[in-house]
Amino acid sequence: MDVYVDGGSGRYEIKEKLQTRKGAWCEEEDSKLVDYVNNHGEGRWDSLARSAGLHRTGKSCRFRWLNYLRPGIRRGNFSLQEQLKILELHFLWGNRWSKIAQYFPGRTDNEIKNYWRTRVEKQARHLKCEVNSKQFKETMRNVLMPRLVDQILISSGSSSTAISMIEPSTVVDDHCSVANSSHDDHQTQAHAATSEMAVSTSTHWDENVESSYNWLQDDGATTCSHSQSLDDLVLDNLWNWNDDAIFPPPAMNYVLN
DNA sequence: AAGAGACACAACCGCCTTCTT
DNA sequence: CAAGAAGGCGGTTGTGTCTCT
Repeated sequence: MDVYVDGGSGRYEIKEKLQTRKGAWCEEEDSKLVDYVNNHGEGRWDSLARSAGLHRTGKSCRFRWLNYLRPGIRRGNFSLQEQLKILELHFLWGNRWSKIAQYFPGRTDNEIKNYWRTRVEKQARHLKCEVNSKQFKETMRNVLMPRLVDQILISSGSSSTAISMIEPSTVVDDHCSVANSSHDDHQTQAHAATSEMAVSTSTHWDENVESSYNWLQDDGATTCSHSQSLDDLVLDNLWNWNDDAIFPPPAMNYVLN
Protein backbone atom coordinates (compact mmCIF):
# COMPACT_ATOMS: atom_id res chain seq x y z
CA MET A 1 0.00 0.00 0.00
CA ASP A 2 1.36 3.39 -0.96
CA VAL A 3 1.69 6.03 1.70
CA TYR A 4 0.93 9.61 0.81
CA VAL A 5 2.21 12.62 2.69
CA ASP A 6 0.99 16.15 2.30
CA GLY A 7 3.36 17.86 -0.08
CA GLY A 8 1.87 21.29 -0.30
CA SER A 9 0.59 21.87 -3.80
CA GLY A 10 1.18 18.26 -4.66
CA ARG A 11 1.49 15.06 -2.74
CA TYR A 12 4.32 12.70 -1.97
CA GLU A 13 4.43 8.99 -2.51
CA ILE A 14 6.79 6.94 -0.43
CA LYS A 15 8.05 3.82 -2.13
CA GLU A 16 10.98 1.91 -0.78
CA LYS A 17 12.24 4.97 1.06
CA LEU A 18 12.25 6.96 -2.19
CA GLN A 19 10.12 10.05 -1.86
CA THR A 20 8.60 11.20 -5.12
CA ARG A 21 6.25 14.05 -5.66
CA LYS A 22 3.12 13.76 -7.77
CA GLY A 23 0.68 16.19 -9.31
CA ALA A 24 1.17 19.50 -11.06
CA TRP A 25 4.68 20.83 -11.55
CA CYS A 26 5.64 24.13 -9.96
CA GLU A 27 7.88 26.79 -11.50
CA GLU A 28 10.81 25.82 -9.34
CA GLU A 29 10.67 22.24 -10.53
CA ASP A 30 10.37 23.31 -14.15
CA SER A 31 13.35 25.59 -13.73
CA LYS A 32 15.43 22.85 -12.18
CA LEU A 33 14.56 20.43 -14.94
CA VAL A 34 15.21 22.91 -17.75
CA ASP A 35 18.52 23.98 -16.26
CA TYR A 36 19.66 20.43 -15.78
CA VAL A 37 18.70 19.25 -19.26
CA ASN A 38 20.27 22.31 -20.85
CA ASN A 39 23.52 21.61 -19.04
CA HIS A 40 23.64 17.84 -19.20
CA GLY A 41 21.29 16.78 -21.98
CA GLU A 42 18.33 14.44 -22.05
CA GLY A 43 18.22 10.79 -21.11
CA ARG A 44 18.85 8.65 -18.05
CA TRP A 45 15.78 10.20 -16.54
CA ASP A 46 15.86 8.41 -13.21
CA SER A 47 19.37 9.53 -12.42
CA LEU A 48 18.61 12.94 -13.94
CA ALA A 49 15.74 13.37 -11.50
CA ARG A 50 18.01 12.61 -8.55
CA SER A 51 20.91 14.69 -9.80
CA ALA A 52 18.70 17.67 -10.51
CA GLY A 53 17.28 17.50 -7.01
CA LEU A 54 13.81 16.77 -8.27
CA HIS A 55 11.60 14.59 -6.10
CA ARG A 56 9.98 13.11 -9.16
CA THR A 57 10.19 9.83 -11.00
CA GLY A 58 12.29 9.67 -14.11
CA LYS A 59 9.19 9.04 -16.13
CA SER A 60 7.55 12.14 -14.73
CA CYS A 61 10.58 14.25 -15.64
CA ARG A 62 10.69 12.81 -19.13
CA PHE A 63 7.00 13.48 -19.63
CA ARG A 64 7.24 17.03 -18.38
CA TRP A 65 10.23 17.80 -20.57
CA LEU A 66 8.93 16.22 -23.75
CA ASN A 67 5.42 17.59 -23.48
CA TYR A 68 5.87 21.05 -22.01
CA LEU A 69 9.40 22.25 -21.43
CA ARG A 70 11.52 21.31 -24.41
CA PRO A 71 12.16 24.03 -26.99
CA GLY A 72 9.84 24.26 -29.94
CA ILE A 73 6.69 23.10 -28.19
CA ARG A 74 3.61 24.72 -29.66
CA ARG A 75 0.58 25.30 -27.48
CA GLY A 76 -2.92 26.47 -28.23
CA ASN A 77 -5.72 25.44 -30.49
CA PHE A 78 -5.13 23.27 -33.48
CA SER A 79 -5.49 25.04 -36.80
CA LEU A 80 -8.07 23.85 -39.29
CA GLN A 81 -5.29 22.26 -41.31
CA GLU A 82 -4.00 20.47 -38.26
CA GLN A 83 -7.47 19.26 -37.36
CA LEU A 84 -7.98 17.85 -40.83
CA LYS A 85 -4.63 16.16 -40.72
CA ILE A 86 -5.38 14.57 -37.36
CA LEU A 87 -8.57 13.09 -38.74
CA GLU A 88 -6.83 11.91 -41.84
CA LEU A 89 -3.89 10.33 -40.07
CA HIS A 90 -6.18 8.67 -37.58
CA PHE A 91 -7.93 7.00 -40.47
CA LEU A 92 -4.59 5.59 -41.49
CA TRP A 93 -3.13 4.61 -38.16
CA GLY A 94 -5.80 4.62 -35.52
CA ASN A 95 -4.71 5.42 -31.99
CA ARG A 96 -1.01 5.39 -32.78
CA TRP A 97 -0.58 8.84 -31.34
CA SER A 98 3.17 9.03 -31.37
CA LYS A 99 3.22 8.14 -35.04
CA ILE A 100 0.58 10.73 -35.81
CA ALA A 101 2.46 13.32 -33.77
CA GLN A 102 5.51 12.91 -36.01
CA TYR A 103 3.66 14.93 -38.61
CA PHE A 104 2.96 17.84 -36.27
CA PRO A 105 6.20 19.63 -35.48
CA GLY A 106 5.99 21.13 -32.01
CA ARG A 107 2.90 19.15 -31.09
CA THR A 108 2.97 16.18 -28.77
CA ASP A 109 1.26 12.85 -28.92
CA ASN A 110 -0.43 13.64 -25.63
CA GLU A 111 -1.92 16.83 -27.00
CA ILE A 112 -3.23 15.10 -30.10
CA LYS A 113 -4.62 12.26 -28.01
CA ASN A 114 -6.41 14.74 -25.75
CA TYR A 115 -7.79 16.55 -28.77
CA TRP A 116 -9.16 13.32 -30.18
CA ARG A 117 -10.74 12.28 -26.92
CA THR A 118 -12.28 15.59 -26.01
CA ARG A 119 -13.45 16.75 -29.43
CA VAL A 120 -13.84 13.83 -31.77
CA GLU A 121 -15.09 11.23 -29.36
CA LYS A 122 -17.49 13.77 -27.92
CA GLN A 123 -19.06 14.23 -31.33
CA ALA A 124 -19.36 10.49 -31.72
CA ARG A 125 -21.27 10.45 -28.45
CA HIS A 126 -23.55 13.23 -29.65
CA LEU A 127 -24.21 11.18 -32.77
CA LYS A 128 -24.88 8.22 -30.52
CA CYS A 129 -22.38 5.96 -32.19
CA GLU A 130 -19.03 4.46 -31.42
CA VAL A 131 -16.07 6.58 -32.48
CA ASN A 132 -14.54 3.58 -34.24
CA SER A 133 -17.76 2.47 -35.83
CA LYS A 134 -18.14 2.38 -39.58
CA GLN A 135 -21.11 4.73 -39.22
CA PHE A 136 -19.08 7.45 -37.55
CA LYS A 137 -16.15 6.98 -39.90
CA GLU A 138 -18.44 7.41 -42.86
CA THR A 139 -19.84 10.58 -41.38
CA MET A 140 -16.35 11.84 -40.80
CA ARG A 141 -15.09 10.99 -44.21
CA ASN A 142 -18.11 11.92 -46.26
CA VAL A 143 -19.30 14.99 -44.44
CA LEU A 144 -17.06 16.29 -41.74
CA MET A 145 -13.75 16.22 -43.54
CA PRO A 146 -14.99 17.69 -46.82
CA ARG A 147 -16.61 20.51 -44.91
CA LEU A 148 -13.44 21.14 -43.04
CA VAL A 149 -11.64 21.33 -46.34
CA ASP A 150 -14.20 23.87 -47.49
CA GLN A 151 -13.61 25.91 -44.37
CA ILE A 152 -9.89 25.84 -44.94
CA LEU A 153 -10.32 27.04 -48.48
CA ILE A 154 -12.68 29.78 -47.36
CA SER A 155 -10.41 30.92 -44.57
CA SER A 156 -7.43 30.92 -46.91
CA GLY A 157 -9.29 33.52 -48.92
CA SER A 158 -8.37 32.13 -52.29
CA SER A 159 -8.53 29.07 -54.42
CA SER A 160 -4.80 29.11 -54.90
CA THR A 161 -4.05 27.27 -51.74
CA ALA A 162 -1.55 24.67 -52.70
CA ILE A 163 -2.64 21.30 -51.54
CA SER A 164 -0.45 18.41 -52.37
CA MET A 165 -1.95 15.07 -52.96
CA ILE A 166 -0.48 11.83 -51.85
CA GLU A 167 -1.47 8.83 -53.83
CA PRO A 168 -2.45 5.90 -51.73
CA SER A 169 -0.61 2.81 -52.62
CA THR A 170 1.61 1.01 -50.20
CA VAL A 171 -0.20 -1.23 -47.81
CA VAL A 172 1.71 -1.11 -44.56
CA ASP A 173 -0.43 -3.24 -42.35
CA ASP A 174 -3.53 -5.32 -42.40
CA HIS A 175 -6.05 -2.72 -43.36
CA CYS A 176 -4.63 0.64 -44.08
CA SER A 177 -2.51 2.32 -46.67
CA VAL A 178 -0.05 5.14 -46.74
CA ALA A 179 1.46 7.21 -49.42
CA ASN A 180 4.39 5.74 -51.21
CA SER A 181 6.43 8.83 -50.68
CA SER A 182 9.19 8.50 -48.14
CA HIS A 183 8.91 9.30 -44.48
CA ASP A 184 11.04 12.37 -45.00
CA ASP A 185 8.72 13.53 -47.72
CA HIS A 186 5.83 13.30 -45.32
CA GLN A 187 7.65 15.33 -42.75
CA THR A 188 8.63 17.96 -45.25
CA GLN A 189 5.03 18.31 -46.25
CA ALA A 190 3.94 18.42 -42.66
CA HIS A 191 6.26 21.33 -42.02
CA ALA A 192 4.44 23.34 -44.64
CA ALA A 193 1.16 22.94 -42.91
CA THR A 194 0.15 26.57 -42.67
CA SER A 195 -0.43 27.14 -46.33
CA GLU A 196 -0.08 23.74 -47.76
CA MET A 197 -1.76 20.63 -46.61
CA ALA A 198 -0.48 17.19 -47.06
CA VAL A 199 -3.55 15.14 -47.35
CA SER A 200 -3.87 11.61 -48.37
CA THR A 201 -6.68 9.27 -48.96
CA SER A 202 -6.94 5.80 -47.71
CA THR A 203 -8.94 3.52 -49.89
CA HIS A 204 -8.14 0.26 -48.25
CA TRP A 205 -9.80 0.72 -44.92
CA ASP A 206 -13.24 0.53 -46.37
CA GLU A 207 -13.74 -0.18 -50.01
CA ASN A 208 -17.47 -0.34 -49.64
CA VAL A 209 -18.22 3.24 -48.82
CA GLU A 210 -20.34 4.44 -51.68
CA SER A 211 -19.25 8.02 -51.73
CA SER A 212 -15.69 8.29 -50.70
CA TYR A 213 -13.87 11.33 -49.46
CA ASN A 214 -12.14 12.29 -52.61
CA TRP A 215 -9.26 14.54 -53.05
CA LEU A 216 -8.03 17.97 -53.57
CA GLN A 217 -6.37 19.24 -56.65
CA ASP A 218 -3.16 21.18 -56.64
CA ASP A 219 -4.98 24.32 -57.66
CA GLY A 220 -7.03 24.11 -54.50
CA ALA A 221 -10.27 23.07 -56.09
CA THR A 222 -11.88 20.42 -54.06
CA THR A 223 -13.06 17.29 -55.67
CA CYS A 224 -14.71 16.15 -52.51
CA SER A 225 -17.95 14.42 -53.02
CA HIS A 226 -19.97 13.35 -50.09
CA SER A 227 -23.16 11.54 -49.49
CA GLN A 228 -26.35 13.52 -49.79
CA SER A 229 -28.25 11.03 -47.74
CA LEU A 230 -27.75 13.12 -44.64
CA ASP A 231 -29.78 16.20 -44.10
CA ASP A 232 -27.46 19.08 -44.93
CA LEU A 233 -29.41 21.53 -42.87
CA VAL A 234 -29.10 19.42 -39.79
CA LEU A 235 -25.44 18.89 -40.43
CA ASP A 236 -24.87 22.58 -40.99
CA ASN A 237 -26.13 23.07 -37.50
CA LEU A 238 -24.20 20.16 -36.17
CA TRP A 239 -20.89 20.90 -37.80
CA ASN A 240 -20.83 24.59 -37.34
CA TRP A 241 -17.27 25.32 -38.37
CA ASN A 242 -15.33 28.20 -36.97
CA ASP A 243 -11.69 29.18 -36.72
CA ASP A 244 -11.20 27.92 -33.22
CA ALA A 245 -12.60 24.47 -33.35
CA ILE A 246 -14.24 22.15 -35.76
CA PHE A 247 -16.26 20.53 -33.05
CA PRO A 248 -18.47 23.10 -31.39
CA PRO A 249 -21.32 21.89 -29.25
CA PRO A 250 -24.01 20.53 -31.52
CA ALA A 251 -27.09 22.66 -31.92
CA MET A 252 -29.27 19.62 -31.69
CA ASN A 253 -29.06 15.95 -31.26
CA TYR A 254 -28.90 14.08 -34.49
CA VAL A 255 -29.30 10.38 -34.78
CA LEU A 256 -28.05 8.65 -37.87
CA ASN A 257 -30.42 6.13 -39.32
C1' DA B 1 -24.85 33.52 -5.76
C1' DA B 2 -23.95 28.82 -5.25
C1' DG B 3 -23.93 24.07 -6.24
C1' DA B 4 -23.75 20.41 -9.78
C1' DG B 5 -22.32 18.63 -13.81
C1' DA B 6 -19.59 18.91 -18.02
C1' DC B 7 -15.47 19.80 -20.11
C1' DA B 8 -10.48 20.23 -21.20
C1' DC B 9 -6.08 19.03 -20.39
C1' DA B 10 -2.06 17.85 -17.49
C1' DA B 11 -0.20 14.02 -15.53
C1' DC B 12 0.11 9.19 -13.96
C1' DC B 13 -0.12 4.08 -14.68
C1' DG B 14 0.97 -0.19 -16.55
C1' DC B 15 2.56 -2.88 -20.22
C1' DC B 16 5.76 -3.75 -23.70
C1' DT B 17 10.16 -2.94 -26.02
C1' DT B 18 14.84 -1.62 -26.13
C1' DC B 19 19.12 -0.87 -24.01
C1' DT B 20 22.87 -1.78 -20.85
C1' DT B 21 25.71 -4.46 -18.01
C1' DC C 1 22.81 -14.64 -23.40
C1' DA C 2 20.16 -13.26 -19.41
C1' DA C 3 18.44 -10.06 -16.23
C1' DG C 4 17.49 -5.66 -14.72
C1' DA C 5 17.00 -0.80 -15.93
C1' DA C 6 15.31 2.64 -18.74
C1' DG C 7 12.45 4.38 -22.29
C1' DG C 8 8.24 4.58 -25.22
C1' DC C 9 3.53 4.46 -25.77
C1' DG C 10 -1.51 4.18 -25.25
C1' DG C 11 -5.05 4.14 -21.79
C1' DT C 12 -6.83 6.26 -17.88
C1' DT C 13 -7.43 9.40 -14.06
C1' DG C 14 -7.28 13.78 -11.39
C1' DT C 15 -8.22 18.43 -11.11
C1' DG C 16 -9.07 23.18 -12.35
C1' DT C 17 -12.30 25.85 -15.02
C1' DC C 18 -16.49 26.78 -17.26
C1' DT C 19 -21.44 26.54 -17.90
C1' DC C 20 -25.93 25.71 -16.57
C1' DT C 21 -29.71 25.66 -13.42
